[in-house]
Amino acid sequence: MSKYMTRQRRALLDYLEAHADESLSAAQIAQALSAQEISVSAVYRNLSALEEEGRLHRSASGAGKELRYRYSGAELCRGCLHLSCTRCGRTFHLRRTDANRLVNAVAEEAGGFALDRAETVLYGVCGDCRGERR
Amino acid sequence: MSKYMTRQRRALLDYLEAHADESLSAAQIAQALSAQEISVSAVYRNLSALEEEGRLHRSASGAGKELRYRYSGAELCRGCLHLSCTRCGRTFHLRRTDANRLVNAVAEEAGGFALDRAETVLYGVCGDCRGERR
DNA sequence: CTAGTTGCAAAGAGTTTGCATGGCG
DNA sequence: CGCCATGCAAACTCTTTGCAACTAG
Repeated sequence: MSKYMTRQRRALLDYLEAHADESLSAAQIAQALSAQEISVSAVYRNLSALEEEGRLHRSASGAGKELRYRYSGAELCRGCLHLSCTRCGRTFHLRRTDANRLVNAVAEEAGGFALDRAETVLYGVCGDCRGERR
Repeated sequence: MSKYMTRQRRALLDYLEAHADESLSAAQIAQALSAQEISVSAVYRNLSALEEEGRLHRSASGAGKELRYRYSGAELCRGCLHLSCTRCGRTFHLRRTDANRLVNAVAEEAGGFALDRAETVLYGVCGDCRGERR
């Protein structure tokens, strides 16, 4: 898919790497890269390419209306599940072992349903936000 | 919010009730109601109203790109978690007790993260589809 | 009656695409 | 050099909105 490493692609990858596993909107990404003179189309095209390569996942968070892109970066993140706080927007990780337990529990309780960790995001309110607000 | 019960609203509610807890796209809904002469705007406006009332949740499934609407119908569904098969599209339920166990497990393992059951959808491949394909 | 709703069509927001130019390897 | 990738702007798709006509209560 990706044959050349252009300045634009480099910048995008760097940004995604720095924000691995976070749910970012295209606008957010474009804005962050605006200093580096990257056209919107280049952003979208590269995001699409990455998605086809399976390094990136698209979805839409509960509240927002635009698509969000989540780059699966670190190796240590393979096998874990992602939690997204609907209040502060931060992303948390469920370690592989804990995630495994959860995936197995679901399979057992729902007739062999095989949870897709890459595709699933758990929404809720993180401990910090819960502490602050009540 | 909703003060009058119009023919259009009635038809929409009937349809949603019949497909409670499924992830439907606006197009799908509009199409299903097309026989009953309902304008697209009416569909969207009513869906938005329902969302504000909290009876409906918006999100975007992993694959697709349009928003999907999920009507929380039955009382027996309160407290359960929803599983969506990315292969056949069907929606499954994790019974309240099993869901509780899962929610507690997450809270324990992720520093008090309070999973929002209404907002979260677990994606994966259901037992039936797994059986068929390998 | 009269305020909430509808339908239509036009406006918006976000994403995709065609085509000529530019730049990586 | 050749081919892939970029930029720009126009095209598209999905959703929202303004406004006059309509209708449930």
